Amino acid sequence: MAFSLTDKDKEGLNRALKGKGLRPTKQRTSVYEVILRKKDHPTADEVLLRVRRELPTISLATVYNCLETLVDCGLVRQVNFDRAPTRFCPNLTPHAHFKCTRTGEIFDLPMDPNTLEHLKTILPKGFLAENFDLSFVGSTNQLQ
Amino acid sequence: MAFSLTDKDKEGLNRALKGKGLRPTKQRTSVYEVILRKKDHPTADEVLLRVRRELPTISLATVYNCLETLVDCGLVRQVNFDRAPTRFCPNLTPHAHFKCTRTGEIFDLPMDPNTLEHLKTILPKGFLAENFDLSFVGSTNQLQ
DNA sequence: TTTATAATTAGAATAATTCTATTTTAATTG
DNA sequence: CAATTAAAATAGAATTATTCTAATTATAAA
Repeated sequence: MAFSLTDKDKEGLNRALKGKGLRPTKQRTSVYEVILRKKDHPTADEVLLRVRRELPTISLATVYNCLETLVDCGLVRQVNFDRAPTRFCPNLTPHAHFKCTRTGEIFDLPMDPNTLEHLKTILPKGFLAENFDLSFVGSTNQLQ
Repeated sequence: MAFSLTDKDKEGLNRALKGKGLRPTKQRTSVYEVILRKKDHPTADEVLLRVRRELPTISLATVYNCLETLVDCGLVRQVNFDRAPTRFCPNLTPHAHFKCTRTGEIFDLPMDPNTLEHLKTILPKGFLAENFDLSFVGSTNQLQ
């Protein structure tokens, strides 16, 4: 086997799935593995390629299903940029995204609790946010 | 004619286009009119329907072209929500978006300069943001 | 006016995502 | 530990969103 989830992550996945009455299948586990292993922001297509190294027969539809399930379970986040396919992100800590127009690279930008609180102040009374997606586009002038 | 741009808006459009060496065509003017007139967040399809009341023969490709041009000119912003077609927004003041999961309605949430400054603090040294897209998803419990 | 170039157009092509019908698998129960 | 049942996976078609292409039309400049 190429890689596998830590016991902690595996348990987290199983608990989250059970909490929703869903089954821990090898496809779901493998998609989650792939997402956790390389902390970038793959599209569904890229996830398919990576998962196929473990499960050569998995279909794109299943990848979409699994990703949707993981998002519903709160284990993965979706990231949107203008006119571009959805990307998926395993980082559950509060953060924003920055896409460099030069390189296409996407960076996670951590947000401290203070900033997060500040952000929430723009919500009017009666607006309850379940999640947010904050994306910057611009350029970076130094290597990260 | 059903409606038209104010002189100020028309002048702004023409100036912006000229600044980029682009021509003020009736299609571009009409798409801009439609976007300014109803301050919601239409998809390209919805823009097509509205513009066709003025220009019955305009094509979807042209609508996409015009919208892209307006975005490039900084007169219109794109708004992204998970797995949903791009929406277009005429509000150029700093603001975020909130999509209500109950009604599907999208609200503009103004951001004061202070909040905007605070947001920028999450950008590391060397990251220059050209624009940002902040979207909340959640529910509203009162009529706006 | 003519000319050169840009923009529009229709429709085809592509890309992203979802749906459908069938098969397989996991969990449950006798 | 079989048989059952319901969920999930699968292939591929369908749909939706967006882009591209090649031909036509319109704009601006000379």
